[in-house]
Amino acid sequence: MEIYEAVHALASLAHETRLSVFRLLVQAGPEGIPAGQLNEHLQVPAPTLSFHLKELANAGLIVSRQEGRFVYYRASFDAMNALLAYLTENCCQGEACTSASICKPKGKKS
Amino acid sequence: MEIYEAVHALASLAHETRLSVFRLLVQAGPEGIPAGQLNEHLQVPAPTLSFHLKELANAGLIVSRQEGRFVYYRASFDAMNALLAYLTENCCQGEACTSASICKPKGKKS
DNA sequence: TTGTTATTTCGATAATTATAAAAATATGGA
DNA sequence: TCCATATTTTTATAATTATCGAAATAACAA
Repeated sequence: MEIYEAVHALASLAHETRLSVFRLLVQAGPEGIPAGQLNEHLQVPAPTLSFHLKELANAGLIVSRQEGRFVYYRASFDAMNALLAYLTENCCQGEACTSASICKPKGKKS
Repeated sequence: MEIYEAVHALASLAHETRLSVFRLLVQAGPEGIPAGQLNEHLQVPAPTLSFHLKELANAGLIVSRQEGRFVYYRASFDAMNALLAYLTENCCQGEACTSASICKPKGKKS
């Protein structure tokens, strides 16, 4: 992973609304959640949420798919794991450190 | 962990210079590195680096200690692990997910 | 079609964050 | 004490990012 990607990913998470979205999606699993349903959880106007979803998607942390009139968003577990691994890379020169977490959802591909 | 702390921590990492500093410190282990030595690794003026170190320290991700004329900085592994855990909390409703990484340096307390 | 719902884009403004020169502080050595 | 080194604070400016109303697009249903 390049540092630019990591900075991009971190910046996309460094906002209360976006972090909330991401955590909701992490907890929702591979099915994802439609934008409108995310909107119900979060007290922001639709255009603001849309802006933030775009930020997360640009950073690669979430992925969207259209389904009829709904746009489903899901977390990219691959991107998340890559980021966590990058942060802990060569921790303490490898001494006495367990490796980075790996979240492997059972269902569809992450 | 509160969302405000997490956002603060993520924001402090979401910058090329700061992320580089953090990774250097993660790899350096519990001893830490003096500010001047960090400065040699990174192409930024001292005041700029100082500004960024303060940001990381404010967010709790790094800790400083004075030693003579030098100020040593080290990564807070506790803070890092708390952040990683927060990001992966209840991943996929707990199904088929391994837990968050834990970096436990052998030496001094993290 | 026409209407309704879901979501995004545009655009103007507000708020936040970064940069680095200059000055200040702090430590230890001569 | 005086000086050199290490680091931080101050300050002004520049750059980036966030907000949300209004308008636009897209999908489906009647």
